[in-house]
Amino acid sequence: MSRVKQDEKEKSKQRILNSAIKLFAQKGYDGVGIREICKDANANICMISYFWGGKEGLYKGIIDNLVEKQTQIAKTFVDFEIEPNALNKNEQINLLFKIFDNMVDFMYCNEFSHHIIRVLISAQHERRVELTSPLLVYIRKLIANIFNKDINDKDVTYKFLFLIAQLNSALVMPVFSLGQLKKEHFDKNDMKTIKNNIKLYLNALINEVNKGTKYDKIY
Amino acid sequence: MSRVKQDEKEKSKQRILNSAIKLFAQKGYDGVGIREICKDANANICMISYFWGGKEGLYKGIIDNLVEKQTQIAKTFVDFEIEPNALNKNEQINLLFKIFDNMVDFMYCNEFSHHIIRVLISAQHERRVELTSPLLVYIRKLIANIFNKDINDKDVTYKFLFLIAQLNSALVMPVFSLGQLKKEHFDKNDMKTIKNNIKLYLNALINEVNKGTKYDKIY
DNA sequence: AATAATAAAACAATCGTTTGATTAAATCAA
DNA sequence: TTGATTTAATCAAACGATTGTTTTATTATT
Repeated sequence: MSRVKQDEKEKSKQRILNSAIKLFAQKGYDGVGIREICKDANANICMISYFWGGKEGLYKGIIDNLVEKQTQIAKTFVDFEIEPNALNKNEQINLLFKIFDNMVDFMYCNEFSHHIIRVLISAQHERRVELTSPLLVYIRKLIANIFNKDINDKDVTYKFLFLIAQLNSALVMPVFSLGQLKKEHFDKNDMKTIKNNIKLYLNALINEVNKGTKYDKIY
Repeated sequence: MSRVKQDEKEKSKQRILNSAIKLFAQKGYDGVGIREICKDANANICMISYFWGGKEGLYKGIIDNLVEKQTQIAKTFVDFEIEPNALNKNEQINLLFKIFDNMVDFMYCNEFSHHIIRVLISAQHERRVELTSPLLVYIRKLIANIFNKDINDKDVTYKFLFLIAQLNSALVMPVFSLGQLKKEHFDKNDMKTIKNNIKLYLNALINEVNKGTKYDKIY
């Protein structure tokens, strides 16, 4: 077991990963070459084939890693084993919002992860990977239960995507450059606003659909 | 003035445009080569340089054309010369929704325009073109007026992007392939749902912000 | 005969990948 | 502990394929 070498290997592997995440996020998969990635990471281009078997393997590795991270975080407050219909409606609604609350946090857990997520949820042409996130599946189940629909119901898809779209608006914001808007990152106050907007929309949605029925306000 | 030749030229130019719009939408700018485009259009690769001076020129031409189209449509019911503050609040709110109502329609006016718009509003790495759509600028002005903010206020940006995100959810939908969701296009009923969601959100937003003040429900 | 649209071929540059050489650390015999 | 050998990480260079663009030739209309 070589220790020093192993460490060096891990270090340069991590450097490439960081550069790749950054550049894929900025320019898209086809927009970056492995030479640019390795130059940014101060590594030799052969290392990508050496570590991941190629450019595509590197990309898949990054996505898988992000989905896995998100799933692990979600597991600290969601039990995927418990089906949503085992919870009462108020619990379902609160859990749904808690998940989105957490997703906003996750998107900004590092400088570039939200770019990758943005690509994942919005860009068809980047879908080189099959996205089977347990968390996203669970969100669909929750929505189906809250609004008394079948999980395959088109309306569930609508509501799901509308909520995802709220996240997307947060993602879009830092990269949107319409006139006055600068490409700066957000502070905690901005995240609070995003969350409030999601909460507002969810409340409006729930009140609209369950007219007459009385539920607690979420949170 | 050659007539037959001129016509042939215009025909093949249009064929390339159609193929380019379709393929750029599907695979992104860097994801398609001009050979693929021209093969799909049944044209020679040199024609792209001949017509647009190159691949980038072709792309810019497509975007400009879409923005121009959208602006023309908007002009039929928005007078860009009239500043939003010349309208009363109810008129402002109704105009804002009417614009979004119309944008939903526009996104589905042809098979692929919504892909391009999606790219425009969400993908940073596709921003090869400066997006200065008069309509988008006018929407910002309207929001600023409705919520009594300066146009440069960050909150205006938030609300603007949240509304754009509603559109984005509509764009995301056909290309989202999470399990049960098929990649089919929407019918008129789906568009109605999108519009209702936007209306719902706008109402919730306006009510939330203008608590105590009484405004007509939009539409 | 002149002109303009299209086709085929060649252009240099870049793509992702692989090869063989080099370096340095780990291992083991002495 | 020392010195030789093995092993693994990294390097520069070259691979063939593909990129967008340009050039030259051909076709058909004016």
